This record gives sequence, structure tokens and C-alpha cells, in this order.
Amino acid sequence: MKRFNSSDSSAAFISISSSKEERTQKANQGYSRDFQAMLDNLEEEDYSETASHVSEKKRRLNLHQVKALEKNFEVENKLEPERKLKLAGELGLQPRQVAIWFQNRRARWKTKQLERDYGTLKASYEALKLDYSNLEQKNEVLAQKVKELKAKLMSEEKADSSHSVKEEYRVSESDNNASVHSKIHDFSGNNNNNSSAMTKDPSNISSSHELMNWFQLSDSRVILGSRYQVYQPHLMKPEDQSLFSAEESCNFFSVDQAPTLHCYFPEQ
DNA sequence: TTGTGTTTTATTGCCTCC
DNA sequence: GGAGGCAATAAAACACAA
Repeated sequence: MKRFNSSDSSAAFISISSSKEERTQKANQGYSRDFQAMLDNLEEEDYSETASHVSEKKRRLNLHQVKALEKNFEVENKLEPERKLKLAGELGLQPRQVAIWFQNRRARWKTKQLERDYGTLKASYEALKLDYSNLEQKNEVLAQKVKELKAKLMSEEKADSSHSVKEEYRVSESDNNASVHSKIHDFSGNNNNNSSAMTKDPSNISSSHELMNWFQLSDSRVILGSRYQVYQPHLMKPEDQSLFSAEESCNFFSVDQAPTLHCYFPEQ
């Protein structure tokens, strides 16, 4: 096993505070005055000790050692045995110390990396949140527009109620048939410059008739696109013209729930 | 000077690989 | 079963405000 007994630990400490030359070298490496004083103090302490009784206090690696280790870590953050021995020899450290330094360095690197990842994720989350907020605002505007148009439609229906329902139905039917034929013509071919109503942004729809056309057209396109079913003219009687029943709306303007397709493809 | 928070060095225990 | 890696932790060293 890799476990070390106390003599191993002592050996490690001995290697750090080994020679007078080394300590002198430390003293010349530009430490702060306080640190310098501490080193001098340690020097005195060490000399007061006998050779057989070396201080086991933890010592930090000197600047030169740390720089060399950092440089090696940049090259490769894992340490092969040969490199460990070579580094230890060059820096006057125990191989065990070099290994520990790399281990701790990897741990620090990992922590930093986690912080960086967190920062990146946080930034993208904030961007996404902003996008969502913008979409929510647009959605509210659209919903409000639909509400207004629906109210307008209702008032128009009321105004027209003096006409004969029967006559209106006949007119409506012929209108629908005409529009149906034109829709079939529009969507059955490769005519892509068709249907200003379909390509039109619903938020720009300003009249109730435009809105009706938009929805009917949407409906017919889906029917035609779905397994080439025979087109069934969707003749809307005034009493059937509830545009936004719970089912038909399909949560189209719901912020909390994505639009579902079950109402367009009930068999699926 | 001292209390406190942070960083660095080292240990321990567990796990995986060969 | 030994070697090495990692997470958790201890403890010394260090930084800094009050």
C-alpha cells in the first residue's frame, strides 16, 4: 500500500528544511519582510535542534519549487513515476511531496473548473430567461389582440342579426365554397406565394373577417396536409362560431403549456 | 496584537486498475 | 495485493481587518 509511517513523514519535512544553502536561497527569493523574518526565525530554531531531532512543522514550498511544479502541471496534470522522481530530485523534495502537490493541485483545478462551468451555465440561463420573458410579453400582446377581435366579431354578429338567418347562411355557404376552392387551389400545388392570410402574422390581423379567414385557412391546411383526406368544407353557422373553445384553442396562446396537436390529429 | 477566514501541505480511507 | 487516484479532512501557514 501507499501508506507512510512517521519516519516517511519526517523524511519529507527534512527534505524541505534540509540545508543551510537551501534556506539561504529561500531568503533571497523576494519574500515579504514578515515572511523573511519568519524564515530567519525558523533558521535559528532549526540550528538549535540536534541533527537527530528535526522539527516536524509543516513548511511551505519555496517560490522556485512552486513555479517549477506549476510549469510541470501545465504540461501534464498527471504525474508518471519517472517524472515524479526527476522533479523530486531537481527540486530537492521527496517524491511523495511532489505526488501530494500534484494531487492537491488537481483538486484546486477541479474546483476552479466547477466555478467556471457554473458561471457559463448561469450566463446561458440568464439569456434564456430573458428570451422567455420577451416571448411571454409578445404572447400577451397576441392574446389581447385575439380578445379584441373576438369582441368585435360578436358585435358585428349582433348588428347583422336583423337579416334573415336563412339568407345569411346561404350567402355564407357560397362564400365558403368559393374560398374553399381558392384554398384548395392555393395549397394543393407548389404555389408558395399564396395566401397572404396564411403567411400573415396573426398579430397584424385587424378585422374579424381576416381572423375568420386565418383560422379557417389554418384548419383546411391541416386537413389537406393530413393523409390527403377528402376536404370537408367547414361551414360555420353563426351558433358554431365559437372560435376559442377549450378544445379548439389547443393551448395555442398558453404561456404555461406548449401547444398540443391532439385537436388537429385526434386519431394519433 | 489578536481573532478569523483562506490557502497550502499532508493524512486517511476508500476505490479502481493491473 | 500493491500502486495510484480522489474526496474529505486536519493542521500549519498566511492574510487581513479591527
